[in-house]
Amino acid sequence: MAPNSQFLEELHTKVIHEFSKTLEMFALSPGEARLFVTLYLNGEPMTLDEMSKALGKSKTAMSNGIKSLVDLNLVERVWKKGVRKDLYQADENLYRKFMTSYIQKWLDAAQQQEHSLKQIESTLEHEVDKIREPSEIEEIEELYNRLGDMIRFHRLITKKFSEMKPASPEASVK
Amino acid sequence: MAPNSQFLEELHTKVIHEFSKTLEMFALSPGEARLFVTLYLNGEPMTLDEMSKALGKSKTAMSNGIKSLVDLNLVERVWKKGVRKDLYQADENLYRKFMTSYIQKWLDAAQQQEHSLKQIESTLEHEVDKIREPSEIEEIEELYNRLGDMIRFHRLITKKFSEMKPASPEASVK
DNA sequence: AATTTCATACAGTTTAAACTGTACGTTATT
DNA sequence: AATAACGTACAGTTTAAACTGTATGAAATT
Repeated sequence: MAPNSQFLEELHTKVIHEFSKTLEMFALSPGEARLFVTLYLNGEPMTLDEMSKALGKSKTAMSNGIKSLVDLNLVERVWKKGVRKDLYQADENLYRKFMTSYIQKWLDAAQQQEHSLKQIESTLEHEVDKIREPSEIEEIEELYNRLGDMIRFHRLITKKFSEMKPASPEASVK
Repeated sequence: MAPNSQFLEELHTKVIHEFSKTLEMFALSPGEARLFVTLYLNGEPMTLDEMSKALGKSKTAMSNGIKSLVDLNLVERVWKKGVRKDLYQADENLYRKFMTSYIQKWLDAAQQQEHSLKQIESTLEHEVDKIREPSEIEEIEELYNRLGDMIRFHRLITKKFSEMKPASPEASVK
């Protein structure tokens, strides 16, 4: 299954290099991206040792990388009769997996951050009465307005990315 | 304009810290994100020296950071009568600016990468005839199919992000 | 039960990014 | 014209991430 001619070898490397760049835009590290592409091109599930050999990196690096990819739900651990080593396989459906994973990451982060900002906002609301200095009051108002803008910003992001979710799998029977 | 009480100072720092996390998701480095938020909270344009003082970083760091932000079209250099130093101001419209900038980055990258992959694809098409080894032919077919999938992937991304563009400014009169 | 094979935790190293301080050229002020 | 103030290029340093090799514990094989 591994490339067995100079020509194919080079092409393989080139594809890995190029496609990795795209996957890095989905917030994968270069290492994770290369690992995914290797698995994806290979089609068949691979062991840590095979990945290690294919990428010329240590087994530990593969173990760490795979852990990230599995956490992101982009790679699956599969079982094969008689094979003792762990086997991992890249999901075939690039678009659905990456979009879903990516959008979810955005939504989680936006929600978390919005919450943090709201907390600051409420602190501000509670503490503002204690302030007497007029110049400070004005400045607090300023900050308060900005906080409102930021929170609205998060709401818009959440809305936009929610709309972006791919149709659910059962909806797109083809 | 700078915070003048312990309480406000802390709150300011907290807001910068939290909101920066969100902006980092738009592919800003932590430094760039903090710089933008500082500018944004300040409202009034700032000089490099003021930013340097506000963030406790060197002037060179500010100069570099601002350069990135200006390139991303998130910060504008403004002119003020009688002020000799360069003045920079964060754009008010968070959502439009960040979305536009971010989507454009995606579209540019997706297009560039799709082109690279297509080039590899055509190399493959031209060279495949020279191959005689049956096992290699099969493998080339495999790689060819995957390449097609990847290219399709880029097209889908381009489509999705194009749809995501905020309405043009003149369209959203409010 | 002893041995081998595996994945991963851990400590140390390498590599790349962020940052600093000085030096330089340019523009404004005297 | 000379001096001062400014932004940034550059070289060196610090810091954080990625990676390696060994050690360890768990699971399978003998």
